Amino acid sequence: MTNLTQTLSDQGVTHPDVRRSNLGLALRHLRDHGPRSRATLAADLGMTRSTVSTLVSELIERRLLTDGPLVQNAVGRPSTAVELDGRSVCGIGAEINVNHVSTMALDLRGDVVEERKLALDARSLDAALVLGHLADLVRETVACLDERGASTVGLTVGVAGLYDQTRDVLTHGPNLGWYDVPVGTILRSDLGGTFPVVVDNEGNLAAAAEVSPGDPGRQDILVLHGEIGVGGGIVSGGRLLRGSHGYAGEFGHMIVEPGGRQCGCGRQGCWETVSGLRALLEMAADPDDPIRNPAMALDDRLAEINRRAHLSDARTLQALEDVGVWVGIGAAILANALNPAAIVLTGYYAAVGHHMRSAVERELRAGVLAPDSGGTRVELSTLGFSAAVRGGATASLESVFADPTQVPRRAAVAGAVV
Amino acid sequence: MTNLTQTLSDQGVTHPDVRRSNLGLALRHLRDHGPRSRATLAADLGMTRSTVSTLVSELIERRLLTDGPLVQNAVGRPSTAVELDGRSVCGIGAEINVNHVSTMALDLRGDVVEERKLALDARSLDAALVLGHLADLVRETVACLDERGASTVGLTVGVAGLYDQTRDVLTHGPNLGWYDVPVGTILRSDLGGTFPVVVDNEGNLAAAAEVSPGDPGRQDILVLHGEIGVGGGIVSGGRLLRGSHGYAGEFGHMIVEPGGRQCGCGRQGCWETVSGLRALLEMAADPDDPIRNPAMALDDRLAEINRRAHLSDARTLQALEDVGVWVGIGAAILANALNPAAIVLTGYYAAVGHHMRSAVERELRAGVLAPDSGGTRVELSTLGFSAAVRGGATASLESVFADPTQVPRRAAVAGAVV
DNA sequence: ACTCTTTGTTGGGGCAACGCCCAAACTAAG
DNA sequence: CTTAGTTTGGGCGTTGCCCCAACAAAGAGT
Repeated sequence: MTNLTQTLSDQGVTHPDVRRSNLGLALRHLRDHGPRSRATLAADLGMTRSTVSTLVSELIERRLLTDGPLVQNAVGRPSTAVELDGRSVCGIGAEINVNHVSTMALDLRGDVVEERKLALDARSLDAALVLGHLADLVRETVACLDERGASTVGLTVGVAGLYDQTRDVLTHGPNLGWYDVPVGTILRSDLGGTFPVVVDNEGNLAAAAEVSPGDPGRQDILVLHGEIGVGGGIVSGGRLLRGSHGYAGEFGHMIVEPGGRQCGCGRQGCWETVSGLRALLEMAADPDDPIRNPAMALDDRLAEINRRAHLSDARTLQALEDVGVWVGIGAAILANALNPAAIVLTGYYAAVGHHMRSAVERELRAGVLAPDSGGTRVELSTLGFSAAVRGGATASLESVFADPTQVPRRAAVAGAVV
Repeated sequence: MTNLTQTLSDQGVTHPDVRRSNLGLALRHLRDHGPRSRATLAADLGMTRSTVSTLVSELIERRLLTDGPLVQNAVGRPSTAVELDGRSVCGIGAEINVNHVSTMALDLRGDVVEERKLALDARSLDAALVLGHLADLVRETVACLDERGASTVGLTVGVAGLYDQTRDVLTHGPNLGWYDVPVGTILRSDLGGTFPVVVDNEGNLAAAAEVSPGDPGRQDILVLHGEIGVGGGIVSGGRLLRGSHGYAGEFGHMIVEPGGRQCGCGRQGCWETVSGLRALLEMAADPDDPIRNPAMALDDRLAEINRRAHLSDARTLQALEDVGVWVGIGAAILANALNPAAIVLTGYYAAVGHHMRSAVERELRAGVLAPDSGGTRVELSTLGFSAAVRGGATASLESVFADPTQVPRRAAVAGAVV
């Protein structure tokens, strides 16, 4: 039996919905399992070849698929592989951080088409001005996509702070110095409403980027994102857990050491006071050490730490060990609650993770109730600091995979002249 | 647009699926919003009256609905309310605990039809024997339901321990002294396979019981279940979060006080060492106090604690305060990670919760990043210690609401003679 | 050249929702 | 008491979309 919806939507299912669902199913299957012929697609999905033929031809009309190369099998008529059309639609992700705004456009296949970044100091500028700069970047990106003949299906923006998705307002953005800013509303009015604009927490989007659709080992994961603060996201059954207001994933302010160090949030013993980048730097270097100079770029600091660790500098290794222990302690708390298949370390954790990993794994084993049978893997992200924008772009594209009919039908263009 | 499935099921949607989905939708709507006429049902679901008529008549043939009383409206023809038929199908929930096995049968409306309980000492008996006793209870319940003309649609069993749902094995049951026991397989072969048998963690089922279907304020909740150990469950978007192996919700072994008290699991500083029932009893009473005598029944101990608290006994109040503080600290950790709309206290927390609540709320406010905007309510469960069996029975019934066609069609019985 | 195998398309049939119509049942007037 | 007005619930034909069966297309092997 095919498992139909248990969503909250309390509307009846009609025939167009069946079509939508099956179009999306075929599209997602090709994304998750790669190009293949109509016949194998039909076999995979348990549908007839005729049905798949009509689905594929509709998706081609909507320019989401293209006929690929002819594949010679051992016997029988050769098959024409169908594959995702990367050139027609793109999703845009964006990020608003203390020292920059940036955008990234991904095509249907997940390949980067465009990337833009503007350095600025969000603290010294008005929120409206910063959002104006971001809107400029987005407009440039959209124009660039138009030139290539690609249409934009959506924009998803990650902000550093607590974003209330029920009210569409950034309620607390201490790093940016923004409070109660209706980011979504402002951007929508600024951009003119030609495509949907969604705003979410940065850590949540970074977590979404780590989900490999179709990989069963990546459906229940916990993403820990380390910078000065520590955040992340929870993915359960392939879906991001947002919580009732969208505030889920604020791991940095779990109190792991009652009465411990003073945190910037005003409390004591928050996890990020012992596992954030500041804790590492203070343990690893004296105050006059260049890596503690705020002027030094983040990438350079981390490269320097890796260099020292590689040279077996005792103090650096000890600092990484100590932070790793705390990361593992916090990870174990969350693993007991969530039982993820993997914990993915991103942000600065990914950069210096090779030297922290064993400590994290040790503490995780020590702190999890059933380490042998519930075994949680520790993995390092390869996405780097662009995880949030990538996750945003992926999220924008997700709506197309859920409902391909939102992309307009066009006459099949036979060899368009460029 | 109606939101169709994004489930992992990678099979195509066919017409019978549409029917299944709409039958389930109508059935759930009547469960969640109460009896109503076909016409209002059609209006609510955005379907035509004729469609709803056929859906309802099919559900009546399957004996899931019945025509209710005629309702006189202000004008026009009076409507016949349709309502859930409580007499035809029942789901059974069961529980395996240290000192008892028990069952509960619920009808479609969620009303208790049958309840059985057998006291035993699981530690001193062989697992197969205990499961045999449980199977007896289940058989008795089924026979009793048969007599009433109700059929059993499923059995869901909660066990105290880590139940690996991917392998269908209870891997760790320290309280029961059970390790690697294939509970599901044993029960299925014992019961003969006339209905599906599912096994899950006790805390997860108790959490499932707290979800009020249709209540938007109960879709993202965190359930904390206190006994000697502390467990619970996470409900996100109305669905239970199970994690990759089904081990999610083991909150009791989160380490909240590194280097703290020794726990039965071998580690130090586990949350249940400071928030479990043992911690409360040890703080509230001397070793020779009757409430610390293991022979005393749990309910009686809690009643005595409530009595003393009501008389303003200083030591009792202080103990409740201290435990409440620790419950709040742990709750805050989880609330930062999960951002639930409500935290529901069950088990012994619910019994003595009136005297702990203010401490819990205070610490929760103190430990959550944005208490004002993300406001998490603290609620006391009213289900008592039967939450797990009730949740099991509810889970068994859930399959009917998801796919009503699994219940066989019968000829419409006109006024059956009893 | 002929058969065998696999692919992709075409036409007919059936299921299920939709739209429209009508009998039924009751209220509110005249 | 009759008549108009309103709402309910079911029957009939239409439409959308998937399934089944048959068939043309395109090679590989003999």
